[in-house]
Amino acid sequence: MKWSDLSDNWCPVARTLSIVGDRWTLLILRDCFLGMSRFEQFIESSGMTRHILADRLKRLVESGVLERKAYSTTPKRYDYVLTDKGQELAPALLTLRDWGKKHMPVRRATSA
Amino acid sequence: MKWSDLSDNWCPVARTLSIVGDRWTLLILRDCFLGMSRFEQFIESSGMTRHILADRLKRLVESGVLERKAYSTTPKRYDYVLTDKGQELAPALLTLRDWGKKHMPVRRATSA
DNA sequence: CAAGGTAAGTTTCGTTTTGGAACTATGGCA
DNA sequence: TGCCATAGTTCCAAAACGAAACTTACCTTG
Repeated sequence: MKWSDLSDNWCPVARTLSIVGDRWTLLILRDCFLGMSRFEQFIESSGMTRHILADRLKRLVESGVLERKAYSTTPKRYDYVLTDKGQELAPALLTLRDWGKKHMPVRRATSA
Repeated sequence: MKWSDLSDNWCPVARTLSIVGDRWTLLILRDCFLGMSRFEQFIESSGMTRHILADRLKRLVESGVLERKAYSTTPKRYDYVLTDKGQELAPALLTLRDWGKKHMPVRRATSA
């Protein structure tokens, strides 16, 4: 089965995961909730590679979770900001955070 | 950056995602919450391939989210059941479900 | 007892996706 | 003119994945 088929699955969890269920995407959204909006910020914060980030941002814009807004015309530069639809993922991030705090104690510090 | 490094990340969301942040894992857990516990059930329900399921189940057991319990000794057969730690992922699944219900309407039915 | 069925994986192989790093484009600034 | 910043894109090798066949171990049915 192809992962992309999940967007029409009968199960609403599966449909949600067709958008945020891959590696990195929820981490980008976490950064958005922390106030970040730019390509280089996401790169620095998450540690993901540049072309994966470019791909994920494109998908998130296509699915209406993020909006790509120009903040400079010359040169062309864009902010990626949460739409209302994206904002409503906050409860999901919060439950994942709470679970991590409770069940995933840190064993050693990391710089990232 | 390696994805596995996230288990020691400063951010609790990232640490949670180091376990459930890949494709398929949350879908397996959804099935667990629906009462499923066996290999063939997960295969039939999710549509994922057998060796990917085997890999995900092993990881989930290693991380203490599922427990592998023998339900037959001859031949050896196992149930995969949620631990307390796994049970506590319910709120996360519910928020993802709610978001899907609200923001991911079904366009056409699928058999899966 | 041989044939077929069930459950739970494992192996193989060809295709995709990913990580890492370098490269490109556009303009600002010294 | 040369260097810096932002936001990507391209290239290649490595890892992950999908599909399907194969394996192991037992059970049932003829």
